[in-house]
Amino acid sequence: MKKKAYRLEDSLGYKLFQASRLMTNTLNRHFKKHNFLLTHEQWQILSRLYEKDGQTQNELARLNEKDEPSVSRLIDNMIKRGLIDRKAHPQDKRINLIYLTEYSKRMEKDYTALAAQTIQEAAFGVDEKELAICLKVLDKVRVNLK
Amino acid sequence: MKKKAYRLEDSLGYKLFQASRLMTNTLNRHFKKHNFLLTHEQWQILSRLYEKDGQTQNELARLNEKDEPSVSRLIDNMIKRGLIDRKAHPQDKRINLIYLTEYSKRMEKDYTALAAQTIQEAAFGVDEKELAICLKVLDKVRVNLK
DNA sequence: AAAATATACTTGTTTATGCAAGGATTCCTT
DNA sequence: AAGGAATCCTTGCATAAACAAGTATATTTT
Repeated sequence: MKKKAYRLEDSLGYKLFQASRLMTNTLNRHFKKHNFLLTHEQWQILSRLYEKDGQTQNELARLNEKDEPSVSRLIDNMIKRGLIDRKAHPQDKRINLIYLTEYSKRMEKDYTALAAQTIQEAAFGVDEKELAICLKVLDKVRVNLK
Repeated sequence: MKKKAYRLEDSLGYKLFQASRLMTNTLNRHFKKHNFLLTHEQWQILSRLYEKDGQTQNELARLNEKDEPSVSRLIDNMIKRGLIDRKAHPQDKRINLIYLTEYSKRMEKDYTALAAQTIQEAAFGVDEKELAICLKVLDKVRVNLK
């Protein structure tokens, strides 16, 4: 079986990259359009806190598959914007606990609706079964490379 | 039909984002491991030039779906690293033409092999038909959001 | 030919990432 | 209890992205 020549634009890597970027850019623009001062990366963090408030930076990094420096600075930015608070752990001074603010709690529904809507836009007209297969392949890619 | 509650980690957006990032990070590490001074973004540019040398920044931006400032600075970096040259268009002084260097021409096979290998790693064990469906869905997402 | 418009590119600013290296605090070992 | 290791986080440095605004050159309009 002869292998096809490599063509960037037909490759899984390129298609993944472009689709992902379009998706995150679209979400960013949606947030902006609604005057929500929020990036998709910040949304990822908030999302984790909506599931469980008061997590450590470490946990947030692991859950979102980022390194700790990234999370550290992401959190700095989110604090500046009044989205979260950083509180020292009462027993262990190494640890910071990250909490939602009243503001970000209030915004949960709006943020979530916009995220869900963006995904619907992206998947518009895609057959349910094919979408499920695509998600399965993406999971497999993640397992393969992790 | 009741809509499922939004869960970040089950969402198309999250899975796309993580799979894409794992893929590009893996490629970056592969380049680094072989002492190839190259990022995946730079590889995207080179890839276009391997198909057709001497393109304008404009074309490269359009082909890679980036904006012009990004490409402008990406190219600055690639020139520093000796991967490409920027030459003024003989007739139209607004236009820069971007050319491969002897070095990057010589490296084409190595770079390409590594990119292809990374994609094979990522797709290891994925059924051919399912992969094709996934690629089709990714194309649809790109069309939907563009 | 001068003015207005369009095109190609660059610069400025903010946000985010990856990796390496550096604190501080806690835990473990002896 | 002291020394070393582990844990959690931050800082430094380089790369890249998005958007807005600016510059230079070419083209079109009047």
